[in-house]
Amino acid sequence: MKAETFKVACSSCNLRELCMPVGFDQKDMDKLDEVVTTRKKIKQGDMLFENGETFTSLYAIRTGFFKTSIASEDGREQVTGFQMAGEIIGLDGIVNDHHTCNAVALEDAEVCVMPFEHIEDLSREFPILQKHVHKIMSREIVRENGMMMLLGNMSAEERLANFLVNLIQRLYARGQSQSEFILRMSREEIGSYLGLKLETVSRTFSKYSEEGIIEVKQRHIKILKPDALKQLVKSPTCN
Amino acid sequence: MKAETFKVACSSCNLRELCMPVGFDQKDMDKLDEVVTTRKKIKQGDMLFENGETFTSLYAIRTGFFKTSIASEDGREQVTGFQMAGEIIGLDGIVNDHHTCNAVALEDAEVCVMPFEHIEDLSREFPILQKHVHKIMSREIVRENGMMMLLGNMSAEERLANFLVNLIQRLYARGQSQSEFILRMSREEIGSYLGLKLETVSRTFSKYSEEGIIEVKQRHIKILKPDALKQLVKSPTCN
DNA sequence: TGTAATCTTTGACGTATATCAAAAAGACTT
DNA sequence: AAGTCTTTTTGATATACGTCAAAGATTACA
Repeated sequence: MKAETFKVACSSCNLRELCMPVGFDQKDMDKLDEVVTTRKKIKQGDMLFENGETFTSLYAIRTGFFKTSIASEDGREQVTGFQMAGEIIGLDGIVNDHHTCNAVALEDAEVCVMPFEHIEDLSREFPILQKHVHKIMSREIVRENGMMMLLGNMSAEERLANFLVNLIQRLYARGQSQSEFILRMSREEIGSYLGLKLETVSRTFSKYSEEGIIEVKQRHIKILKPDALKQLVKSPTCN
Repeated sequence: MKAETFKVACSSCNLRELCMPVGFDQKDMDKLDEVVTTRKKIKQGDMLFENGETFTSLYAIRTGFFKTSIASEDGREQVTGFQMAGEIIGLDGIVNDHHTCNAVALEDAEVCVMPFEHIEDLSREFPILQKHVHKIMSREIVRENGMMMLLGNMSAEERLANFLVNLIQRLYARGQSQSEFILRMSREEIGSYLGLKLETVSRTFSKYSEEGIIEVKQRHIKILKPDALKQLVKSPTCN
């Protein structure tokens, strides 16, 4: 066994309700622990998987923060998502047995490795797990539909408000403050995700700041008027 | 049984290799016919399902052409996809048991109704079907990743070239001409899909036309220089 | 067959965001 | 603590695309 991997159990994980289905009895739970074979630590800046790599596993994030991105032929990068504890990454690899995006840790992270073969075997046995896998994939499809709306129809101000509201909701669901947090990504990465240039992201932050909606100190953000921010989100916030 | 529905079999469908997994023997095939309970005809302009509607089934398109779209609170429409024969729609509904987008027939169409409960039951029994369902969902995720690249990073010219190349590839896979086809959607719908206004779509068509890359007569498109078009697609074309 | 309604094209002009550039603020290194 | 490197902010200017408007085409309808 490699140094950075070791055996673990979902049944005793405090993130269980975020990444695993609910409604299992203890007997099933023991079996379900087999989904996760190992854990793996990823240092900030390192890749969990990259474009072209053979697909074997999905990953449940235990700690840390990731970005996923794709690159065009001529090198332009598009960030396709930011993922945090309890979320699943790697779904892109299923269709062609190869990953089509890169997953980079934006802070030191730990993930649960779930070989997809195991998931498929077990979800034939447990309808509840099968349903769960389907919902996770469908949720990602719906999220990306929302991103198409954002990228196709929304102004820079709406995009950034959307982004912030989405972020605080997800952090809140993980027991963190609704009003204060630290951005794990650069202005450039936010811009790439939102289809904007980093200068526009910075300017929009400044504008919100002048309007007293948020307080910005580099990557430290404080939400002063959450309602004003939600007001700016005219579109159903994408998960 | 309603007038527009009737019993059918996948095993004798000429679109089988487009929407069903390959590698079945005859015995399995008979069982698999149960996936599709009925067919349903949808008139041009009618909805197959709409936002908010309870999710029960996926639909395999037998004939015709669809668009899917979502709407923001203030009424802006974002077309999220155009779907043709052999493609599956309705995946958005799985996560919350309700559809989150609208599916409208852009020409008279016929779909195979596949109750999702059946699909789940059968895919526990047939690993090959299970894998197929996973791949379909993953493919949609990868396609939408590509759309994020298009909407976030590409110019109007690149977007339209991408759109046309994608369209001819899919039509070609269905035995149609690679060089000539009729658009089933309006300039406005193309624009909505590509994050552009209809005037920009029209102007970009005119520009390609002046450059001798395509010939445009309303919705009739002839590709004169396919290579020039592909040259404009600097990004891996999204499915 | 004529008339309305819709869709598409084209032109003139406006604007949101990109680009270029430079300074300021932090973050890492030795 | 000084110096280098990276990130962020802010300003000045450019531009791709949007907006508004009107004229042609095409289709629907009566």
